[in-house]
Amino acid sequence: MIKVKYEFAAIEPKWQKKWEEAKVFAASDRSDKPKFYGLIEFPYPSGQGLHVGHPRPYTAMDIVTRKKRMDGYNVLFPMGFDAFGLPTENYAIKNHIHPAVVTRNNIAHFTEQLKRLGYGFDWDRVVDTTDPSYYKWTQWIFLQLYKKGLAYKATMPVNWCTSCKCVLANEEVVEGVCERCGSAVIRKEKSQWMLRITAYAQRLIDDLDDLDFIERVKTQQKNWIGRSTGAEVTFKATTGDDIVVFTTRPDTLFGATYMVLSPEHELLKRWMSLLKNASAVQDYQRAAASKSDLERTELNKEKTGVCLDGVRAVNPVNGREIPIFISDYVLATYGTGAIMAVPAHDDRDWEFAKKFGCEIVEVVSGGEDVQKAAFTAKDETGILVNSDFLNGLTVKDAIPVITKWLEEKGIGEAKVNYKLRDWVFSRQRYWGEPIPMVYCETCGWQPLPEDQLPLLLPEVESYEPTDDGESPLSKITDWVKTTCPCCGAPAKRETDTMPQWAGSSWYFLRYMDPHNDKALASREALDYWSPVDWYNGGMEHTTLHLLYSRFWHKFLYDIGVVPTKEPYRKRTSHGMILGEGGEKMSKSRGNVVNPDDIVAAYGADTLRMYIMFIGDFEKAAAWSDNAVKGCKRFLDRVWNLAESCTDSPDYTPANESGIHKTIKKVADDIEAMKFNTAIAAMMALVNDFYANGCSRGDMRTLVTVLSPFAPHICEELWERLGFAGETGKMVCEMSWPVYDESKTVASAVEMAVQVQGKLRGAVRVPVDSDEAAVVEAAKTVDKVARALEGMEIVKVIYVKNKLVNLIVKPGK
RNA sequence: GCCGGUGUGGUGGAAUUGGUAGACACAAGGGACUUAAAAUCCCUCGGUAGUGAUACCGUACCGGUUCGAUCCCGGUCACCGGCACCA
Repeated sequence: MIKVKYEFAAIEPKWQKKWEEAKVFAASDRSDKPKFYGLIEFPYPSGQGLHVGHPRPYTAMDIVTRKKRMDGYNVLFPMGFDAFGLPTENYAIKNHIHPAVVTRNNIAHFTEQLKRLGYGFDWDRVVDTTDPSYYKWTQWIFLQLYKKGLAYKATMPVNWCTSCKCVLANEEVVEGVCERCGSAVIRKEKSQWMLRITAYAQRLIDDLDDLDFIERVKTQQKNWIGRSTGAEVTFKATTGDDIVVFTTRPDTLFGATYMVLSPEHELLKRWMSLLKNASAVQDYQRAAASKSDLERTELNKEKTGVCLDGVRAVNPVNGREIPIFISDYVLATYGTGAIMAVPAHDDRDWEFAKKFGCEIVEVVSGGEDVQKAAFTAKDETGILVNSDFLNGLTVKDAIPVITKWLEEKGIGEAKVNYKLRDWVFSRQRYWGEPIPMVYCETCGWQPLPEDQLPLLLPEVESYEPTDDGESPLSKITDWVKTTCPCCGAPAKRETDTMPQWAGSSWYFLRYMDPHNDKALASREALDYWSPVDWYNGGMEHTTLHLLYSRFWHKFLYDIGVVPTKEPYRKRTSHGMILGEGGEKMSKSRGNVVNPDDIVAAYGADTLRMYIMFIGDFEKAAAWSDNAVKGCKRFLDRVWNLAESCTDSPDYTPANESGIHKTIKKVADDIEAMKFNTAIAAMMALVNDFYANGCSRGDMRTLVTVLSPFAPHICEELWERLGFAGETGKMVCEMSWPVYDESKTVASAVEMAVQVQGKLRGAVRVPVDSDEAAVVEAAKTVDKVARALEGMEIVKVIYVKNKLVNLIVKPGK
C-alpha cells in the first residue's frame, strides 16, 4: 500500500467554493422540516484577526448544526460582527483612519479567515452592529425602553475608568479595575442614561428554572442578582428625621446598639449645621469620595468611621437612644445606604463596635460569648433573648413575628433587596450607537421621533476622548444643535453613545430576518425561529451579555415584539485554549497560535479535529503542536483507506458491530458536546479497518459520520468513492446513517470474574448468559480455580454481561 | 470569608454514573524499511518484586458504607473560576 498525504491545500478551497455556490447552508424561512437555531457569540472584529480560541466554540456548533441538518432539521447557523467598541476607536485615533473603515477591513479579514475553516454559516444573514440599518433598531429598542420608563437620566456616582476616560457599568468593573484595560476605576458624579434592569431582577432569577442552562451559569447569574429578603425599618433621629434601614435580620432589632450611615447619605447634608464635629465628618466624606473602588475594598481589614456629635437615633422597639456613625463599610448603593448595627450578631458590626467601643448586647443565645465573637447562625440553634415579646423563639420563627409587629406599628415592612444595580448605559466615546434623545430647555429630555431613525453618527475630525469627561460628539456643534421634537425650539442632542453591550443584546433576533427595514424582524420570522435552541458562549459573559440580553428580550416580550419570554433555550460554555505551557496566550509571552498558520501547515480539517480532540470541551486546555500532528496522521490514514478498500457495498463482517456502535456513539457524543470521545471512537474504528480490511460500504458510513468534524476531506472522499455521483448529493446533504441497536452488541462478551471482590480473570461467554453457566465457565479459569481451592462458594454476585463475583469461605 | 468546580500514567485525557481503571492520542524507548533523514509500519510503555507465569500496590490524603468505590458518605490538603464590607 502506498502511503500518501492528502492534498488539503487543493481540496479545502474547492469544497468551500462548492458549498457557497450551492448555498447548502442557507436557512429557509419556510420549511416543513422542524427548525433548529444554533448560535455562537459573534466576534469583535479586532485588528489581530482570528485567535485560536475562536474556533473552539465555532467548530463545536458547526458540528452540532451539520449533524442537525443530517437529522432533517431546517437549520439557522448565522454569523455576524459586534463591531462597535474601544479597540477600533483607539486604533482609528492612532492611525488617523475612520473607525468605519477600520471595521470594514477587519470584518473582511475575519470573514476570509472564517471561510477558510469551512464553517457552515449562512453568509446571507451576516449582521454588523455598526451598520446604520442595524443600529437603527438598537436605537428603536432604546426609545421603547424610554417610553416605558425603563430608561432614565440620573446624576449619581458612577464608575469612571481613568484610562478609557469613560464610565463603566458595574459589570465591567472587576476587582476595582477596568475590565478591559486594567486601569484604576474611581467614583465620579455624572449625569448618565440608566436602564432599569432591576425592575426585572426577580423574573431574571425565576425564569432560569425552566431553562436548559449549565448549572454554573444559573448560579452565577443568581449570585450576581443577589436577592435577599428581610425588612425595611424606620428609626427616628433626635432631629425628628426618619432613618430607613434594610436588614435581613429584623429578629435582632433589640440588639441594635448604634446606626451607621454611608458617607454619601443625604441626611448628612441636612444635619451638617447641627453637628459639633462637622469638620471631622466632612473630612471623612472627602476621604471616602477620593478613594478608588480598589482602595475602598483593599482597606476592608480595618474599619474606619466618625461618630456624629449632635444627632442620635432611637431604637423603635425599646426606645433606647443610640449613636449614629458614618463609615464607608456601609455602601450608598445598596439597600437604603444606612444600617442598624447589631454587633452581637454580625461580624462587621462586631468588628466596628470593638474598635469604637459600642455596646454589644446579645439577643440570640446559643453561641459563644458575644463579647469575644459575633454569633451569626441563622438556623434553629439560636433562641431569642433580651428581646421582650420575641424571647424564646427561634430566629426562623421570630422573623415573621417581628415583621408583622413592625407592619402593625407602621414602622417597618417586609422587603426584598437585590445586589443588582441599574445598568449605566452612557459612554463618553465616539464609536457607538448615538443615543436618540434631545434636550430642550423648556420640555426637558425628548425622544427622537421614530421616523428620524437611524440617528447617524456624524463625521468628526477627532475621536479623541476629552479630559473633561464629555463625549467627542459634544464638539460637533452642527450635529449637537437641533430642534426640540416637542416644541420646535432650539435644543441639543445627547452626545454620549451606547455601550458595546447594546448591539449584542438583540443580534440573535436580527439573524431571523436580517434585511427587514420595517421592523427589527418580521413577526413571522420571529414566530418561526424563536427561541434560539442552543447558544454556546464564554463564561465571561454570564453577568454581562447573557444577563443584559435576557433583560432586553423580556422587555421586548412585554411590549409584544417577541413571542418568547426567554431568548435562549439552552446555554453551554467552552473552556479557554491556553498556550503550550498551560499559560494564557498573549503577545507578551510569545505563545500565541495563529489559526492561519495551522491551516497552512496541516489544513482546516486537522485544526478542527484537533481543537475538538484537545480535551473536555468545558474545561481549559493547553495547545500542543505535537498533538496536532496526531490528528493530521489520522486524516491521512482515513485518506489511504479509500485507496485500498474493497468494492463491496456491504459492511465487512468483522467491522459491522463497530460501525453500528460508532454511529450511535458519535451521535450521542455530539449532543452531549463530548467531541473528544466521538473522535476517539472514530479513531478506534479506523484502527479496526486497518486490522480487518474495509469495504466501500464501510467507508461510506465512516465518511458520513466524520463529515461534520472534517467536512472537506469527507466531501472529497465521498466524491472519489463515487457516492456523489450515485446520490447526486454532497455528503453534507446526506442523512445521518441509521444504526441497528441489535448489532451494536457483539454476540459474545468478556465478563470479569472476581473472587471476594478481587479480579481473578475473565471469561468469554455468549451475550446474556445466565448465572449458572457463567459460574461454571468461571471455575475453569486457572487463576479462579486456584483462588477457589479449598473454598466453598456461599454467595454469587451476578451482573449480566459485566461480571460475576464469587463470595467464598473456607470449606471442609 | 461565601458560592461553584476540579484533583486519574511522563503529557492531553477515557471509564455506559457502584461493576475488568488508564479507551483514544501525544511523548519516550526498541525494531523494520532507507546510503541517510523525514514519512510510514511493527513492538513496549502506572509502580514494586521476579527470567517467567505471577503476586502485591495504585484514581490528591485519611477514614466509612458495600460482595465490589475514580464514582456514594464524613474529614483533610491543593489548585481553578465567580462574588466579595450586599447589612
